[in-house]
Amino acid sequence: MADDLPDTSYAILGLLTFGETSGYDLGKLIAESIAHFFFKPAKSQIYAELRRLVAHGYAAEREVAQRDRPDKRLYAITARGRKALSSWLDESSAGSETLRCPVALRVFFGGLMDRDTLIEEVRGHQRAARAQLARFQELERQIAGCPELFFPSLVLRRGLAHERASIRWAAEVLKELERPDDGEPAP
Amino acid sequence: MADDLPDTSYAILGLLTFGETSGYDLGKLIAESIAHFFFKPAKSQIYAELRRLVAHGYAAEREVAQRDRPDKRLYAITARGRKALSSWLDESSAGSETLRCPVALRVFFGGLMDRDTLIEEVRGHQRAARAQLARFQELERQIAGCPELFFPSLVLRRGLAHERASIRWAAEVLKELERPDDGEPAP
DNA sequence: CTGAGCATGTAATCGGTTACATGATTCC
DNA sequence: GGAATCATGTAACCGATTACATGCTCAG
Repeated sequence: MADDLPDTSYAILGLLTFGETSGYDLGKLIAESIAHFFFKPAKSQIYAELRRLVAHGYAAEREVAQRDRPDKRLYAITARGRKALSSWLDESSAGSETLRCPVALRVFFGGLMDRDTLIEEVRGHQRAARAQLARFQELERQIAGCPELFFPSLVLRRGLAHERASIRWAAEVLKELERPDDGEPAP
Repeated sequence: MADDLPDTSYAILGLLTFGETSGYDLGKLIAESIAHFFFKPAKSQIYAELRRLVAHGYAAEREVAQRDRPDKRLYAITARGRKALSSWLDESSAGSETLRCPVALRVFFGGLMDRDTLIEEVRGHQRAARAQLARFQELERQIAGCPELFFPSLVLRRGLAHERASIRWAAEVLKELERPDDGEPAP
């Protein structure tokens, strides 16, 4: 029933259910919501997707003149858009999850690398994961007890779980890499 | 120093360090190794990447006639390829990790969905993660005590950690979704 | 005066997917 | 007879990134 658009389009359409916005503001909203577990499109793509949603009749465009700053275009979801969104939500039995972890690629080829360089890479990964975990925890505090963010908060927990798993994995790897006797067991 | 090719190209170049192979066999090797934590290219892309590696002088192509089955082309990494690979491994400080989780997208918009449909989606996700975990555990048993697979085994642990985190998260979400009093607390 | 924020887009390119095309062998 | 495995690729398309282009306001 729903047109076959990429998930990204429906994600943006879904965000429009939170209210009328501009492409610019959508960019910021995405950066602090679905970017963490799905995808962060370039702004040029956001503008393009919005035009496409309008072309499909899923969103309505409205131009708003502003004094003292550039004019903006506001986008609102239409009735057709709501229908398309909800049939997409029902129909689609999840394309499978994708994890793309460049550090793992280096670890995989770790035998070809300088040991210390590899260790530094893994440490960097761990630092990044810790920082992200801290940001998520801060977010969690902010939205705690905020009933309208019930579903987003469930997704936030996924982020927390993921970062914790990354940190623990990095620790395991570092433990293995830092002892001098790795590779083959003693003869 | 290393040419600016996508990570996928260097991943394939790295796999060539394991020995001369055909595009076809590379496809199978990828499916059971880097596909799990990085990316699984379509076979058409594999063939294209191999041609590109040859064009850059990173791999050498050799055609082999076969009786009773189609001829094949074998690719081997060259000295230039090894140099490029190792400088890529050293230089590049990891483009950041990407997680694309379509189920999370549904949970995020869970308020727009039928509750039971959402629960089924999450259960499906959990089932898939359990199945993947079992496959990884089987793999772990197979490669245990196999010293030349030391680095791959480290990466395998990442997969295990990730699947376990997914399973636990799904359980948390199901717990929240299955009790009738979610959303706002009692007035 | 500089840089950040507001606000929108175009053009070119590239990474990656899908569909199509071919054809032999072997196993059930 | 049909499906799976071996083996390679082309062409078309689409999703996504990058670079480029513009211009005003406000805070430091």
